[in-house]
Amino acid sequence: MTPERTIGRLSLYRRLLQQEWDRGVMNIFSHQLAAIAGVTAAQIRRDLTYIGYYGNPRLGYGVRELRESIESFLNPSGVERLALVGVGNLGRAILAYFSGRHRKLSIVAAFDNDATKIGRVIQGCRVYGMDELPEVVRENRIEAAIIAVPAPNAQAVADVLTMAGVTGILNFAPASLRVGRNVYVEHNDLTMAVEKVAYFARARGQLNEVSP
Amino acid sequence: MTPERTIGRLSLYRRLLQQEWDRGVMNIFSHQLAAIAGVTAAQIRRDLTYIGYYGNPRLGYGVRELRESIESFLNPSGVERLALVGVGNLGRAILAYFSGRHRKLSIVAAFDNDATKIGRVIQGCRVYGMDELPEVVRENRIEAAIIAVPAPNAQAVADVLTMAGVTGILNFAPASLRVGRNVYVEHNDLTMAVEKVAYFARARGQLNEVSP
DNA sequence: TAGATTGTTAATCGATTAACAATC
DNA sequence: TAGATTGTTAATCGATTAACAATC
Repeated sequence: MTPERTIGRLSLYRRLLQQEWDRGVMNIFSHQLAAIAGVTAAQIRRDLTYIGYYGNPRLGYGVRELRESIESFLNPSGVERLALVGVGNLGRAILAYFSGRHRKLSIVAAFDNDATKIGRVIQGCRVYGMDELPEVVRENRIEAAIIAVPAPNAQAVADVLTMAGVTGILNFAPASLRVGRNVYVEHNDLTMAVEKVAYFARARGQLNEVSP
Repeated sequence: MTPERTIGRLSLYRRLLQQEWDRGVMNIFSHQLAAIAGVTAAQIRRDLTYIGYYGNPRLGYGVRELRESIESFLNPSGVERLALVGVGNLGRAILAYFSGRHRKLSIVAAFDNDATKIGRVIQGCRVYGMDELPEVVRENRIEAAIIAVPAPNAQAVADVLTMAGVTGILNFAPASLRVGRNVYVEHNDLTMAVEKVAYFARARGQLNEVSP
């Protein structure tokens, strides 16, 4: 029912509303939020009606209440327990990023097949061997996982995760994953993103040359 | 003319075609490529007609020629020279990722405002001070940049980059950027991606409970 | 009330999918 | 030729935008 892109934007709104709240803003109009979010005001209003939140024509939206509504819509259970597979450069950067910063998003277990990493605690997160994955995932009721392993290993990791009951995967490996329909996969391919930016950067650059 | 999503998929096709070529595959049908790319065969054919590449009903597509066509479409000049701003955990992971691996995508300069990092060479890439950015960008004819700085600094960095002539930005900071229309911005927001995956993971999980 | 903002409905836009004729 | 694959055209789908009536 709720469009996929709306979910992503809600996450953005939530963070911006937190910022505004910290600045002492108690009410906000859609066009004000639109200005800092970089989307249209109409789109924000539509996104909010999707999740059943309604504003007031005179006051706009209550910042605190709206933020909480979005939060409970995105994450009703309060805390999301995540797994990370692959503790290389990228994996460690991801661990560092989520360490402490996000109370509601927590990487509770990391996995690697490098014996020198297993058993270590990095950024407050314990590193387990891949053979321990099914047990740890089930014990911690982990629903979603982040894959940050080399491309050739990504599919095997996805298979293990799926077998262990994970229903959501954020894939950083430059590889397409085949999973069942009951598993949601989001690809975050660095090379693809860079090539896209490079392509459009060149296009814009040429545009500027022609019509300066 | 070419849809934005097509550009991203072309990048994927190029990589998969390289893999197939390395395996000795010389010709490939759209449905074969579709199977490993995770998209429909019809979509691949449409994407390829967009860039003016045509296959043969009996032979399919020549793997090598198709890969080269995509490559020259995405990157006619051969090498894309990129800048990286922010040499923290994520920045270093990005440097490590592109170091050596991608001949056609090269981070030729990194920037940071931490005096202890300036002047160092990380993963073969020199770290410059932010004040040197305009000069280095112009000298190296850098068109696109990657922002990996804390959110509060992202807008200022984007402004400096834009002033220096950069027309494409890949933004990893959890912040919306305001730039002119002549600059293309791609957001890669880790928190947003994780929340999205968490949301759909939960939705799929519940779906499975209802109809197992 | 007057007026800016709200939610809703209709129109538009873009991309994908389906159906089909063309090709080697 | 026969047949699978191709490129193209028409229909569908989803999301966004524009227009409008409702609200405080």
